[in-house]
Amino acid sequence: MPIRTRFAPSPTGYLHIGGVRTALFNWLFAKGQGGQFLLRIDDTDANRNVEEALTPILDGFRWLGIDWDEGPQVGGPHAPYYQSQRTDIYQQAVRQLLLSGAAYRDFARPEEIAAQRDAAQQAGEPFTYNRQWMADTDVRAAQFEAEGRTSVVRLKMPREGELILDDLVRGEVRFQWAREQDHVIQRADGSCLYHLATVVDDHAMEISHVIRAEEHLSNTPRQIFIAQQLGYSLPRFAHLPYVAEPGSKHKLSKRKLDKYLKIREFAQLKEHGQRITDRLSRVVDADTFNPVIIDFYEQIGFLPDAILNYLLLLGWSFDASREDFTRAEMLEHFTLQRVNKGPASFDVQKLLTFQDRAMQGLPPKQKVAMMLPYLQQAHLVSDPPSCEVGPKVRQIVEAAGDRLQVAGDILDYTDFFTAVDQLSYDKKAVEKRLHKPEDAIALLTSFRDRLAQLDSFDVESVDRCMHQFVEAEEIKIGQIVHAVRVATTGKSVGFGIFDTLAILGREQTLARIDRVLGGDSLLSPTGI
RNA sequence: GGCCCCUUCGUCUAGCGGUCUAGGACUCCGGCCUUUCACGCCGGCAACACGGGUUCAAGUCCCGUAGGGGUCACCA
Repeated sequence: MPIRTRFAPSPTGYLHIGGVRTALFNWLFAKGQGGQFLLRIDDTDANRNVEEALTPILDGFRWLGIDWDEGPQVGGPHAPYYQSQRTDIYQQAVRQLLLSGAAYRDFARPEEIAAQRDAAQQAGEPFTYNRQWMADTDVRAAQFEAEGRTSVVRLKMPREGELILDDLVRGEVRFQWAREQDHVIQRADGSCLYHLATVVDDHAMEISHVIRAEEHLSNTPRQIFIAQQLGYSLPRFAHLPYVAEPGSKHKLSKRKLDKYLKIREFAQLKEHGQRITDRLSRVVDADTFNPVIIDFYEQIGFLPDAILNYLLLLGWSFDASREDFTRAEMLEHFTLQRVNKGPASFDVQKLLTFQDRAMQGLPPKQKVAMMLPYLQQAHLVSDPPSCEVGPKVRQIVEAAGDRLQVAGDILDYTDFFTAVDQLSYDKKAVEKRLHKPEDAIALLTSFRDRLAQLDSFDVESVDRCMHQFVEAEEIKIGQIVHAVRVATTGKSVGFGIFDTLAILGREQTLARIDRVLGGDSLLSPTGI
């Protein structure tokens, strides 16, 4: 029997990390064994803008490279993949359940059920509906209707015996049937509820393994009941531990995005992201531009593989020490047996280290390709870029080394593209490196003359030039490096100084030094 | 509260009865490297929730206790 798994998001408008982790495990499990992974949209709760709310979710999966064999946009033999378009199938299932006596029409008013429930709670007893308004005959139904009542369809759950569930992650889990409620599967208006729909669809779509978050564990008995009563063969179940909030054991929740921003690491990452989108003059949704939402990472230029690798390890492990996995290796090694039982909390810091490693391992050519769009969107580079831009960006990327954590970080180095008179200077840096040292200006002046005589202006030449200068003047290299850096970049931190000058090129380098030597008041009005 | 699940360093985890004076990773703290920043390198702090069993031997098996969490909708 082929392995078929699914992820069934409801259209909420965004895709959060926990959902991605669940989808990833489903995807790995199926695709690693030559099976299929499908996407189904659980929109039984009528939603007007399904498409709009779905876009960020599908885009997120596309970006991550989690592809689906069947589902929205790709279709498949079991279409449609929207529950809102499959209502006829559910109606048929409800009829079958009603006919066999596994379900019944119930005319209780919501407040009547609530009253019984409250009474049981007061008495400290488990609530079991007494089926007082159950219509098991048409005569009864007519009576209730005469009273002006409307009906829903409820499951007629067994009231004795137990269910032994063999969960692929948790092992044997036992439930007493009598504890299960007569859940509603169809509303008064005829629409069907999640539990019914999901069981019917999983069967119709030939899902072999239902891999989902632990919150669904307690829903499983009623779903198994429905499947059994409908004569379906059961899928295997695997309940994953949920992804917990950073620094807490609570489940990561869609409704607490604000709260997560109060965590320091989160705030820092968000700030980092904000800095990038600000430079792009890009307007972001303050509510969902959040490190818990996948879209955040896409916007600022994370590597999908890094995110997947981190998420893989959130609740799963390979052995005592191995943490880095390529996509192919994930597919090869993933098993449900090695999924942990306890919840794992989301740690931004560790995610960042996966990102760092992945970024460091990326060939310069690919980095340039990732970063060019950011420069274009910031209008620093034309689209398409002119021929000298590519090599220049590449020089920057190579000189930056590990400093580029995400693609958007290229915008930290846009000073390489700005005109001489547009460059701004950091006040403290100027004072410390140009004003305070008595010989700074004199050294800068004579070093400038040496630079001007250089035949070629590559890294090696500049390096050699400065070392010769240091030797000739009998100074320490630190006495000239800092002054040159501040004079040419306006800042006290940056790349290696030889890289910096080589990237700027002779013309820019000399022009920038000349501006400083020319007595231009650096600190006003354009200076900072 | 009922039902269900979970419990190894602050965090993610290795450990499937002896090789555990408990290993790795992130964080943190020292140090090295160094023209700044970052990276890198070396070193350090830090955990088997508790109590009973079973066994020659328990982090590893069993039972309790405690703690944490999930779920109890005409949401998904």
